Amino acid sequence: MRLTQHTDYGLRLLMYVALKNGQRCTIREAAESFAISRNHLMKIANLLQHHGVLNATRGKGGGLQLAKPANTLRLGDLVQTLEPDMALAECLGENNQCVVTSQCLLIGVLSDALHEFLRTLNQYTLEDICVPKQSELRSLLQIELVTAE
Amino acid sequence: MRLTQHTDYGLRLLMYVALKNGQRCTIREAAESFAISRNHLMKIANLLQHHGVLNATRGKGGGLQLAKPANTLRLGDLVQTLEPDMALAECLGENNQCVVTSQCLLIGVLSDALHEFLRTLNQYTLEDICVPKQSELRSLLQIELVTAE
DNA sequence: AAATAAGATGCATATAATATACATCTTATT
DNA sequence: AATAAGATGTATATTATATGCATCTTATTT
Repeated sequence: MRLTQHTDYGLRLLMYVALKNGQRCTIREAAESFAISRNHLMKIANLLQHHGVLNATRGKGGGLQLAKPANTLRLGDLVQTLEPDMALAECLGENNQCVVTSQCLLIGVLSDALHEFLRTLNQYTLEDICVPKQSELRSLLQIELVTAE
Repeated sequence: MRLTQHTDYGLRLLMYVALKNGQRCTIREAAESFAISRNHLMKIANLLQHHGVLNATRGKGGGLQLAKPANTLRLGDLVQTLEPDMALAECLGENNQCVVTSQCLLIGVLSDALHEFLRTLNQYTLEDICVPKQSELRSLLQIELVTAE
């Protein structure tokens, strides 16, 4: 049972953007900081854009920003947005062929567990996983905030 | 986020064996009832054998039985036994390369959610998902118990 | 002993999901 | 016009998973 790297990278990107404290950041710079594929991050950024989590602006001086305050972005919701398929087993997805489906009690149990998983994640926001360690994280990611003059 | 079919099939096999009420069953018959790959089920049965969940006996008249009472087999434990990899993300597995690991607060959050997932599953046993609907399930699986004379 | 019926095991292959790369396009700024 | 950013579609690579095949071992029955 794994989340896709897609989801993992998506969360990292959001942490990166959040740590920029409202200053725009480019996908390239985030990809380089995490040493991960820029092309891959591009599609993730795009998906998050379409889901209203990120604002992306093209062109020179463009880049990414959070579309909402970090303390309103709940991790369970973000995982659901990023993850392409949350059907834990055949019986919870499409094209279910299992012969016992109509009477199966496992289905409810799995739904229940998945629900608890997401509920637990939703107890945390993007802010919760960034702010308490923001200076340490910025240092690891080599993020330097431009101070206003 | 999906469990492997391996895990799914493993749980189905255990339900099948449990519904046989202590009577031996062959892997072939379970595979045919669920219309799934016999070879695949073979390996799953073998794994469950090695983990002390199933008893398997070879030779004519052989087959599978539960190694423990169904009400002692908790679903969370079974999923952990069957699933090859429970590392939700790179940071929770081996070969983690993520640069923020040392300070990352997401790791704890993910562990927490995984823990709640398994805790929820462990509130149910194999008995819980078989007994309440046993006659309906036997009928769907074409299991006919041999009555003692 | 031979035949048969079961599981055990190792290897090979197929499939599908995921990740990555590449090329080109669009948008915005300078 | 040049440049710097994201957007998008297609192709390819990689990996995990599932499946199939062949052979071996064990146990029972005849």
